[in-house]
Amino acid sequence: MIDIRLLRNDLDLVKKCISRRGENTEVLDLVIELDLKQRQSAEKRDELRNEIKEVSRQVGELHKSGKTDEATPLQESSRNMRVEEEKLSEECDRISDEIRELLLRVPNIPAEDCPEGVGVEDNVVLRVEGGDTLWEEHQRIPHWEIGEALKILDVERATKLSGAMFAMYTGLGATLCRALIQYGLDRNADEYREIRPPTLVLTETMISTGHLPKFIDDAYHLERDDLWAIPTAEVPLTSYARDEILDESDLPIKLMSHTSCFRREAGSAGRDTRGLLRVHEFDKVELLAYATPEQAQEVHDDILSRAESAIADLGLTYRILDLCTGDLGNSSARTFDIEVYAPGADQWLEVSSVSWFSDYQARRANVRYRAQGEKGTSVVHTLNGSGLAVPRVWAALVETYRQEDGSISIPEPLLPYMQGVKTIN
RNA sequence: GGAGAGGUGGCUGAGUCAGGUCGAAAGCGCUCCCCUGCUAAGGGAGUAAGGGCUUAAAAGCUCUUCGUGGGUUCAAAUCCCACCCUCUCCGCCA
Repeated sequence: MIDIRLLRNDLDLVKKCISRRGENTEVLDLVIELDLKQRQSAEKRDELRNEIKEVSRQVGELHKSGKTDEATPLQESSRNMRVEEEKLSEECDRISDEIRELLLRVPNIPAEDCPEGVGVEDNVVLRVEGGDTLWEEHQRIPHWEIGEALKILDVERATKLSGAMFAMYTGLGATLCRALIQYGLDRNADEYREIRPPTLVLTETMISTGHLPKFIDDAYHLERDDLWAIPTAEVPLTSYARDEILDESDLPIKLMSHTSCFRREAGSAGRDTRGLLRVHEFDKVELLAYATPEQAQEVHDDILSRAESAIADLGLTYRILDLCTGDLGNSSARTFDIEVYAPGADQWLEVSSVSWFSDYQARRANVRYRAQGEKGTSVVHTLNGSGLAVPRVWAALVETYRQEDGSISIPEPLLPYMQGVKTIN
């Protein structure tokens, strides 16, 4: 959520920032209008409350000194004031709710240095790294074919169990999946504390990251218990410190989680449906940090370099994109995407979005910090990115490491996790 | 799922079953000052968050918050109702 005081102080500036995303800014005018109304009636309401309190005090004293008859008219007038107070109070609450509803749907302000653009085509490719572009014929087999041939991926049975766009890893395919997770966690354990959070969360938890209310169609909801299946560990980790006041000396706080992630993919029906390109449920290692505004840049770099090296060390080809204002996620101020190249599917696959959310999520989640020796609190910044997203890395890896004889050789960093298996055949 | 106990500030914990300067005793912690060769001990002062108004600022005024939401009342941490959560016991269970 953006700071409403920023809106009051400089509406035009906020409008200019939001419209860089190509978003309509009319709501902001409405918010300002409602905000003014709300403050006016709140002021009247508070005055009335003050009077009621004062009268009550007098009534109390009169009763104590036995002058009950003198108290009666005061009680009468207080009753009348209460009727008026309730009216104002109701109006205030109604307007406040309305403002909140609107504000929850306003996206974050992009970082100043975020590249300008209207859509994916305007994202800036910062660099392309890794393997050569001369791919051998035996690497040009898509992973769904490899998976079937080696019996390490069973999409057909997964569909039987759960419907379209679910996957099932089998045998060494499942082992490889587990190896990637462990690899993703272990290499970041030096600084990031491992958390295994719940994967079903309350509505409030989904609101904090920005996944609700705007993107309700993308989330799985368990109606009976009013719980949501998390689309990423970003969701529970962002609420880890919800409503807490952190010590500045404890920041940055770095956390990581391996969880299942659930996505309805409502807007992408029929797109990327083959194999592991886009699935409703997948495993992912997520890195997340709470930081001061001053620390944010450094932490952003840290998460990006960790996400990048995880892919680089596996010997995969990848590129890094600086997302433009038009493609930036709703809650993000700046995002770098890492895309891995899958030679068999012949596609760049997004495997990590490393984002700086400024105070947008933290304001929703009410995560603050107290600076040493200063009074008052400030809103923290949140940052996160995938340390390792299993299906797409699995796919690119299987395709990249397919040998002429159809087997898959396991890259060296994963060997410690493969129980002695060096080749899948 | 059943029975009982309980949810108060950064923490511990009074206040609730006589409703009225109680946003809240006391202790711990923390900050500053004094004392001290250093440390410890000791003495003193301060110390919740959030909103609004006023102000150049310092500061001041005011409202909200004692698990959440309703109700009673001139007045609610305190009385009533519902719900949530925690703990103990029983049941069930990976």
